[in-house]
Amino acid sequence: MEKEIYEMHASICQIMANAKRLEIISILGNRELPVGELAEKMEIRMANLSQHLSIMKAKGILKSRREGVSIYYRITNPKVVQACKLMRDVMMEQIREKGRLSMSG
Amino acid sequence: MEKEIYEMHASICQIMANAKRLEIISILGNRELPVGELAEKMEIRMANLSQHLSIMKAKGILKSRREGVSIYYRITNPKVVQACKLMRDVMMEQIREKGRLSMSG
DNA sequence: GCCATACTTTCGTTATTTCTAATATGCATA
DNA sequence: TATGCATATTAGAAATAACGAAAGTATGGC
Repeated sequence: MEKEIYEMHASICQIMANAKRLEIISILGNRELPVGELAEKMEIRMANLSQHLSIMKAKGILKSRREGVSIYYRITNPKVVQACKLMRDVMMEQIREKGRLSMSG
Repeated sequence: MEKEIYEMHASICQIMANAKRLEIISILGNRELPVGELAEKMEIRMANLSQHLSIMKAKGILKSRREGVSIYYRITNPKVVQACKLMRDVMMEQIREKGRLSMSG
């Protein structure tokens, strides 16, 4: 029971464990974009992008909407963006801390 | 450059992509515990726990302190705990949403 | 120095993830 | 219904992660 929760939790967090998916989250922010535009901004193969989008959609992180021939994606829950930002803060603080240490050492 | 940042970001977030590591973060919270106590609470083999702790320490998520024969671990930056909580919220909201949908359908 | 305790490291195996290339689908228009 | 564009899916190869078992290291007490 307890363990299952952690498994589900990890399964969602896995979204954040890939650079391209973080880039998708960062680019989307609170707007929606069609796949082609995302692919262009990211300089990534469409098939690969499509795979990531499908994973993220399957986990409920993204939602999509068709408009004619193109499909628009957006982030379902803004808390995901917040979580990513927090982790980026952690990373940035680490970088700063390392810089400070190498200055003094 | 841009891409490298995303890679580093992903590398840190990877910590959250595993159930046992989330459990470690959740159990530690803002206190420190020796490895043995963690292993006991988690019902996990010590070697395996040690492997996870070492990964987390290498990424700067945990710090350790030796006191005699035992080694105490603690979370370096409370923002990591916050990020995990946010993602758990996301998960919980999904569960609630799914329940609501299956009620009405 | 020797032993027990607490923890870590290494190694080999298995499982998972990520990517590319190729093929398939869905919609719009002629 | 044939064609073209936007996107999705599948298959298979390569890279990475997770685990258990066994051996290794550090500390404290005798």
